[in-house]
Amino acid sequence: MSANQQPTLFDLTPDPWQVDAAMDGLVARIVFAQGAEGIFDYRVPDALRTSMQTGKRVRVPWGRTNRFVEGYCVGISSAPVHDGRLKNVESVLDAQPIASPSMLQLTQWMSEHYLTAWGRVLEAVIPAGVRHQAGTREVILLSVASDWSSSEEAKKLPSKQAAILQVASDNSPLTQKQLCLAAKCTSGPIQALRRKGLLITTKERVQSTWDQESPEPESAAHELNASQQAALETIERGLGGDSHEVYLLHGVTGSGKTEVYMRAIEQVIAAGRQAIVLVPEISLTPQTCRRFRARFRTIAVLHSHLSDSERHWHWQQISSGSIHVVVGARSAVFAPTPRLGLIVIDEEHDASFKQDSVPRYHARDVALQRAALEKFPVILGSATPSLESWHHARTQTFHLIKMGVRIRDLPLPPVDIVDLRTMAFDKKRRGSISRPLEQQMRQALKDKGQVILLLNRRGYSTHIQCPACGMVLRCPECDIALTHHRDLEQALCHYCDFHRPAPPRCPDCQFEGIRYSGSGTQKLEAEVQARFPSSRCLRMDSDSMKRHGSHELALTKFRNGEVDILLGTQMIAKGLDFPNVTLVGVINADSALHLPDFRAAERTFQLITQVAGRTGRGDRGGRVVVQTCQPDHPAVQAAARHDYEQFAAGELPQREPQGYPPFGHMVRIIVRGPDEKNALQYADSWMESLRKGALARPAGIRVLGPAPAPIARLRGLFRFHALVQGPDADQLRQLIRDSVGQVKLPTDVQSVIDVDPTDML
DNA sequence: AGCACGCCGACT
DNA sequence: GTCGGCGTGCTC
Repeated sequence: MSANQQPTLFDLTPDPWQVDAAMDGLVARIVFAQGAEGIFDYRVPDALRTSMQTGKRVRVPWGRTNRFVEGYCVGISSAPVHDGRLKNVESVLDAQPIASPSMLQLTQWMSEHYLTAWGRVLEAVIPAGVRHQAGTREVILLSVASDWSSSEEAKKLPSKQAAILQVASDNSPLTQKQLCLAAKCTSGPIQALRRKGLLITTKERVQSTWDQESPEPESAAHELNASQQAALETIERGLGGDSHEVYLLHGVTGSGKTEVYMRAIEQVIAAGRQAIVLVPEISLTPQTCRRFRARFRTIAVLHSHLSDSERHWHWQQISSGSIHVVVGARSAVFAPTPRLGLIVIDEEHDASFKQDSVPRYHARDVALQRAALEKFPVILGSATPSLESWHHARTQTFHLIKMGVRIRDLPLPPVDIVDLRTMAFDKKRRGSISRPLEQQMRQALKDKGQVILLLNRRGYSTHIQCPACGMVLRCPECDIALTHHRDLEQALCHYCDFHRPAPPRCPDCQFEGIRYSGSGTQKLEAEVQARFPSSRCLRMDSDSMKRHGSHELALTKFRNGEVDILLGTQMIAKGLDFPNVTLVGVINADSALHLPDFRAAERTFQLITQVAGRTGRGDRGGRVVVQTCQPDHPAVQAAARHDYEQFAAGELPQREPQGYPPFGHMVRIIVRGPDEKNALQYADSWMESLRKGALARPAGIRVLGPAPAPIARLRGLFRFHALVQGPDADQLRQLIRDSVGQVKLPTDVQSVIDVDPTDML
C-alpha cells in the first residue's frame, strides 16, 4: 500500500450501491505445506468467487515457471494487500473447508508460538486421511433439472424416458446404477435424458461401506464420594457457559478423577456442546476406551491404529456435530468439534503430550489456547501435576481442586525404601532384586496377590565392556552404548536401527572375557523366573509389545490372574487399575535422576508416585518397595510419602534463581550435521548473533551454549545445543525469529528450534 | 522446497 | 571460448 494511493482511496469512498464494484480485487491469502514459509496473496478470479472460502485448499501458480502448487487459503480480503500484480488462484480444491475459522486461528497461534510456518502447522494438524479424503470416492448423481416441466421436450418423451424422469423426481439424487434399478431400465434412455438436459449430473463424495464399532453394554454412573462431589461442584460453575476457566484437579492415584470428568462431560453434552478427553498415548488402552464407550453413546475414540479412512470417517462425524465425546492422545486436541464445551487432559504432566517432531507443540498448551479462543473451560487432572500447572494454580490463574482421599477411603500404600548402597556389601547376592524386595514378593505371592516390578530400561544388559582393554561397545552412528538383547543375541542401539551380533570376545583386543553388565527388563525377567520358578511372569516393554493388541492381551491376562508378576518399563506405571496388585517394586528409582535435565527430579518423582499408585486399589491393601542409591534424595523421599506438595515446595525454589520453567521461558536450539566443525561453527555464530540481539532488548534474556548435546551424535550427525532463556516468552520468540536468516545455514547443517522443550537429550 | 541466476574451474 | 559445478536468493 504505497503512500500516494492511500488518500485517493479515502477520497473516493464508494456509495453503498458501489460496494460490490469496489470489492473487485478479491484477494486470497495462501500458505504452503512445503517450500516458502510466508503468506502469499493471490487474486480470486470471478469464476471462483463463490467457491473460495478460508480453510479450503487451492491450486496456485508458483515461481517464474508458474508450476502449480497446493496451498491453504487462510484469509480472504477485499482490498489488495500486496503492491505488485497478483497472480490468479487456479482452482479451489475442497468443496468444504478443511479447517474451520477457529482452527485457522489456533494454527496461526501455534505458528507464532512454536516458530513454525503456518502451512507446516496445518499440514501436521490435519490428518493425512482427511487431506486425501481416504475411504471416500466420487460418484456421479443424477437428478431432474429444475425447469423440466416447462421444457417443450419433456411433453413428448418416449414412455420409458418419461417413467425414468418420474422416478428421478420422486427420489433424492441417485447414481446411474441406482436409477437403472429403480426404473427397471438400462443406461440408454438415461443417457438420452442427459443429452436433452432433463437429467442433470452432480458430483459428490460418498463414504465407502463401513463396519461400525459394536456398542458397549451401557454402564451407569458411579456414586460420587464427598471429595469427588466437591470437585464436580466447583467445575460445574464454569460449564455450559462461555467462561474460559482452567481447573487443576490434583487427585491422588485412585481418587476417582475419571468419574468426575465423566460427570462434567455429561453436563457439557446436556448443554448441547461437545467434549474432548486427552489421555497419554499409553493409557489409550482398550480398557480406557471401553470405559468411555460404555458411558457415552456418541463417542469417537481416536487411537493410533486407525487407518487413514477410519480417521477421515471419524473426522467427518465429529465435524458434523453428531459426536459428543472425543477421546484420544495428543492430536485429538485438533478434533473439529463444531461447538466445543470442555477439554479434559488426564495425567496432564505426561511427557507424551509434547510432540517431538515439527510442530513441537504441547497438547496441554494448545488446549489452553483453544479454550481461550473458543471460550470454554479446561480440566487438567493429575496425581503429580507438572510444576508449570502447579505454579499457575498457586498464582491464581488456574483453579486448584484437591482430591486427597482415594475412593472408598482406601489408604495410600506404605513405601519402604531399600538403600542399594548397603546392599552392595552383600557379596553372596547377585542381580537386581534386593533381599527385602524378594521377601516382600514372596509374602505377596503367598497371599495370592499380584506383583508389579518397574525397571525403566529395556534389553538384557545395558552395556557391553571389555575388562581387559576398557572398550565399551558403541553404536557407530550414535554416541550411545549398545544394549544386549538376549532374545535376538544382538547388540542394539536404542536410538537408531543399528544392530550387530553380540560379540563373544572383545572386538578390539580379542579378550575372551568380555563383560555384559547393567540390567534391563529382559535380565530382570530371567532373574524373576530363576527366583520364582512357580510364579507366572510377564514382561511388558516396547520389545515384547510390538504387535498390535499385545498390550491389551497382556493386561487382560494380568487382570484375569493368569500372570502373577508383571514387570516392565514405564508403560506399566500409568493408569492401570488392578485391585489384586498388593506389591509394587521399583528396581532402580534413580535411573532418571542423573540425566542432564532440570526436570530429572520431577520425572523421578512422577514415575515413582505413579507406579506406587498401582497398588492398594483393593480391599487387600498394598505395599511399595523402592530400591535406590539415593534414599535421601528429595524426589525419592517425597514420593515415598505420596507427598506432592512437599516435593513441589522443595523443587520450585531450586528452579527460580535459574529462571527455569515455570519461572521463565525457554527455547532450545539444536544444530546438527555430518561435519562436527561445520555444525559447531554455525551454532557458535548463531548464538553470537542471538547474544548481540539480546543486548538490544529488555534485560533478562540469556543464551547458554552451544555445547555438545547430551547425545552428542545421533544417526551419524553431530549435535550441538543451546538454551535461550528469558522472563518474557514473546521477547524470546521475537529475538529468535529475527536471528533466523541473519546467519546463513550451510547446506549440510540442519537446525531445530524447540519452544518450551521437555526433553534435553 | 524448487528453480533460476550467477560466478568460478576443466574441457572441446 | 563454453559447459556445468553448486552457492544464493526469491517465490504473491
